[in-house]
Amino acid sequence: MLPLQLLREQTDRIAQALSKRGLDAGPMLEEILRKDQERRSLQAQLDETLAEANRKSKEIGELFKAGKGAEAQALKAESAQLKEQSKTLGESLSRAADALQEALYQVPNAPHESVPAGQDEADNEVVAEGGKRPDLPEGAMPHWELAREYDLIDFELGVKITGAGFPVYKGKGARLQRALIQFFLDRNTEAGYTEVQVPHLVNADSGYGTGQLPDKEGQMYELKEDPLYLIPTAEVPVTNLFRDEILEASQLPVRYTAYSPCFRREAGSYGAHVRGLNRLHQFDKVEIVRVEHPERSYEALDGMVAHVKSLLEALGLPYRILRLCGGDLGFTSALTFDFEVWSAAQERWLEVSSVSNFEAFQANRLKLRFRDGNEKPQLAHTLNGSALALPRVLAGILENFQEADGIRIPEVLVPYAGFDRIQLG
RNA sequence: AGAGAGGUGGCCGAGUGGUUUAAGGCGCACGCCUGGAAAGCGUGUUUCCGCGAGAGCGGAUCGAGGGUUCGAAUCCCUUCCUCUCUGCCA
Repeated sequence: MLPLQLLREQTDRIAQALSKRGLDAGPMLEEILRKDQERRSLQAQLDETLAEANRKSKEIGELFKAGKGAEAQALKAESAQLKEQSKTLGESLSRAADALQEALYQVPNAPHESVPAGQDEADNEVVAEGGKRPDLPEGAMPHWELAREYDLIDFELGVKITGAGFPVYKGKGARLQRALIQFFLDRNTEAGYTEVQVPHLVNADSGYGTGQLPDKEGQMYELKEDPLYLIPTAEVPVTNLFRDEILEASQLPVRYTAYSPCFRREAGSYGAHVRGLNRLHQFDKVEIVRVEHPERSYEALDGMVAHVKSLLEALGLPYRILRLCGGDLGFTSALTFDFEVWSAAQERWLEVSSVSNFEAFQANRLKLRFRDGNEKPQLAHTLNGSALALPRVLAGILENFQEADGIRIPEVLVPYAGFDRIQLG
C-alpha cells in the first residue's frame, strides 16, 4: 500500500510511474484523494463533537460533586444528544475510512524510475549474463527423465499421497536438495544474514502485511478449521517479524535469511512448461530479507543482486539477470531483478530468484518504522530475494551437468552432499 | 483439552465509575548546577489521526472488538495472548 502522504504530495509522479505498468492511474488516484478528503472532513466533525461531549461530561461530574443534581440532569440531556450525533458521524467516518483503505489496496507499487515500461516478460531487460552453457552429450535428457533414470525424484508417488505438484525426493535427490539448502544458508550467513526459522503457517494479518491479502487469497492454501494460510514464501513470516515495530535507526539494516518450504496453489497452470520441477505446489526455498533505511535501500538491492549472482557462479550454472518491466513487475514491488538459469535440455530459461525492493509499500501495511534520534518515526524500506529457490536450481544442475554416464555435482556442493557424482548402480 | 490467575506507557509498577490531565520509580533527552563529571534540582518523554505556516489545539489509544453510562483502565459480552496446575504428547 502506497503511503497516502506520497499520493497526496506526488500524485502526478505516481501516476506517471504507474503508467509503466500499463495502468491509467489518474482517475484512480483522484478518487482516492477525494475519499481522503471526505474522511478528513468527517474526522474533523467527529473530533469537534466528541470534544464538546467531553467538556459536558466533565461539567456534569463537577456539578454532581457540588451537589447540584438538577443542573446536572439538564446537561445530561444535551450530552445524550451529542452522543447520538457522534455515533452517526463515527459510522460515516469508519465507512469513509474503509472505502479509502479499500481503494488504496487496489493500487500497486509505483515502479522505480529505472523500470522499463512494458507489457510482459518479453519486455524485460537483460542486464547481465554469466556462466557457460554446456555442450550436452548425445541423448541428453530433461531433468524429469534424469530424475527417473537415476531414481532421484518420484512424481507419481507424490500424486498418490497428495496430488500433482508434490514430488517425493529420494536418495541422492533428497540428499542433494538438503545440500543445497545448507550451502545457501551458509553462504547467506557469511554474507551477514542472520538465520531464522519461522512458522510455515501465518494468520491473515501477516498476509495483509506483505501483500498476499486481500485479493490474492486464491494463491495460498488456507486451512479449513483455523484462519491460517500455508506460506507461499518465507518472505511472509520473516518480513512480518517486524510488523508493528518501531526500530532504532542504529538497528538498520536488518538482514535475515530463512529456509522454508513454500506452498502455492498455482491455479490454472498446466502444459509442458510446468512439467517436472518447473512449477510445483510445494517447493523449498532459501530467502533473504532486509529492512533498510530509505536512503540506502537501492544500494542494498544492488548488494543482494551481487550476492545471488555469486551463488549461481559458485554453482557454475549459466544464468542471466533481468530487470523486470512494468507489466511483469509484481504488485508490491518497485524494482525487481529476476535470475534465470539456462535449462540446457529444455532449451529455456528457468526463474530461480527474484530480488525486489518494495520501498515503503510493505512497510506501510506492516507499520514497520524506524526512528532516528528524536525524530518522528518514519516508514522503513523492505527488500527480499530468493537465495535461492531449490527445484529449478536442482533441474539446472541435473540438466547442465549431465554426462554420458552420470551427473557431475558442483564442487562447492560436494562437502555438503557427500558424493561428487550421481550414476547408475 | 479442563480449572484458575493475569494482560496498564521504552521498562517496572499503582490504579473497583468523575481533579487519572494514567500515581510512583527506572531509563532516555534537554537545561541548571560544576573547572569537568557524578550526585542533586528542573523540564520533557506512547503511538495514530484531524486542524494549523508554526507554537500549539483537538480526538482516539490501558491486548483486540463490541456493549452499558452524561462519563469506562475500572462494569458486562466476545475474542486473542501469557502464566500456574491437571490432562495429552514429539
